[in-house]
Amino acid sequence: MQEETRRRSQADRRADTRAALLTAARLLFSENGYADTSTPDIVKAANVTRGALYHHFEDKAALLRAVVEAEAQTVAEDIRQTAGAERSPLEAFLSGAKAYFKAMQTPGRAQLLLLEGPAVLGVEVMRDIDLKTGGGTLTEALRHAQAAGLLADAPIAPLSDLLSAAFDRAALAIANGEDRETYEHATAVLMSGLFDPS
Amino acid sequence: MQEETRRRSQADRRADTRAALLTAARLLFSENGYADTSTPDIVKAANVTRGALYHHFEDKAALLRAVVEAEAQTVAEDIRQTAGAERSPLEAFLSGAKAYFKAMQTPGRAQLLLLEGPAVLGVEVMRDIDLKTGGGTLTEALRHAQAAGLLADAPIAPLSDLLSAAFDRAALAIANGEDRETYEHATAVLMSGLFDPS
DNA sequence: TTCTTTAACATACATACGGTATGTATTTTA
DNA sequence: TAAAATACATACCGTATGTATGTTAAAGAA
Repeated sequence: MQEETRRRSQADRRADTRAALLTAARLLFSENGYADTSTPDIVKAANVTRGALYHHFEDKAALLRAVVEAEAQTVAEDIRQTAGAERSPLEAFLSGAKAYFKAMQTPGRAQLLLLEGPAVLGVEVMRDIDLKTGGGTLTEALRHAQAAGLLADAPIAPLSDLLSAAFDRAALAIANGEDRETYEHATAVLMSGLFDPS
Repeated sequence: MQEETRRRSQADRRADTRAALLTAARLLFSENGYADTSTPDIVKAANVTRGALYHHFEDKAALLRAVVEAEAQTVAEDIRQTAGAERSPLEAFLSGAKAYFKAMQTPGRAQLLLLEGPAVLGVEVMRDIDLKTGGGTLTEALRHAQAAGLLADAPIAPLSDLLSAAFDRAALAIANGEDRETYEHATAVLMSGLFDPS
């Protein structure tokens, strides 16, 4: 009777420990924050050693980055799935915002993507991640609306920046227990002003 | 011939070392970030010992909090000084925003108030500090405008939250070298939509 | 099949940091 | 002038991160 743990491929072994590390890190980082989570804590939860962690990731920050990238990837996919054929650009925006808010309600997600990530990795790295995963969806949509003459005549890039900041704040507020419809409404008011054909 | 450092009052001595610590910490925290600034670094720059630091502040975070509170105080005063009698609520808003952006251009200030502070102290603590220093200026102004029937009929609190997020992002972008007028314009577009009498 | 190499860890170690406990000199108060 | 309080200074402890080295098992070469 052989031990069943024998003869596992290196690739499988590697994938397993890596997944265990990511899962444990995701939980601890989001619950206790990056600074208050030690690498001993993480490896204990993942049932591996610190040697394994530093074999897979250059340092603690690289582990957070991997967690954040996975999370951003999931958010992007969630939103893409919700994308339907909307009537007006404004409706498309509001439905996109709602999808974003919903996706960000997954426990720990707002904490990781909106607080720990920017704080530890920096806003530049977070922007790179957003571009890789989301692909600048918001900017694209704005450009589309403006081309249709439905949006105030202003530079897209900074406007997109400001709006995404507002969306992030709304998502965070909702994730922290604030009333969802209230913030969705406020978002709608803010957006509809922009799309007003005045 | 007596040493000139003798016979200094305790209050003077206390104020001096406290000021030295705050100055050194402000510089290092804003330049290298909270996590990458050690207490040995700080006391070296301030020419005091770690004993002095822990005599004046409960821990490293309390030192950051003191730095951030002083900074927020200065910003609030700067903005109050710029407050003139504007014609319309919208103009008052835009002039207030410009004053805010200008005040946030002091080197290191955006880093401290918009990045390190929220990351280390948490958003709740930062909100408390804002209320103590700024006094909820934005919310007040919104309420005033709405009472005058000039603002879309929406709950003030969440709208104020979203707008302040957008303002913060603009201030940060400008502080990081983005073009000032571009972001001021984008801010104006966003605001004017809200104030549109549609 | 066997030998060699390499990948995936595991262990041990060096360094540094944050916070506390304790000691000391100077000022203030009684 | 003696006692007490203040403002530090020094010493120390536990823990963290990252690295260097050792070990085991899988994969490729002979």
